[in-house]
Amino acid sequence: MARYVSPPNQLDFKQQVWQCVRQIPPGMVATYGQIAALISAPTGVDPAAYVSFGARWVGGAMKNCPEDVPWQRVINSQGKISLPRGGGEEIQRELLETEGVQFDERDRVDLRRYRWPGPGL
DNA sequence: TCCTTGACTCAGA
DNA sequence: CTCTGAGCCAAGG
Repeated sequence: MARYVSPPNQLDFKQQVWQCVRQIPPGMVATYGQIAALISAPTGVDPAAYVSFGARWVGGAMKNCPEDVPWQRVINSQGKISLPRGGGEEIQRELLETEGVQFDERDRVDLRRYRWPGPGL
């Protein structure tokens, strides 16, 4: 816990992330950058800097996300799972497959098709 | 207080 | 399409 260099809005930021993730329908996936782009930047943070690092903030929020948040539907812009070792990458793949998301032979998801909000929206 | 790492992304080869 | 390197802000030791 560092000093309160940042306002408690940061917590609110996380909640926004979770809420956005909750809006993702089953069988679809979203990227960290997408989530970061959909929500606003916390107070005292440069928009440009937020755009550059927002994705990572989303990742940090996911790390502390409640169980009611389908973090499994959140992946990187490459359409792949970037969970840390032993984090549960297998679990995520299983959950996504259960929802109807198909994986490539390289453990990749076809964002062109499962990306949310999809091109059809 | 300084240094390292991180559930990322973009650009170049 | 895949691999490598650099950049960004914040938290922890």
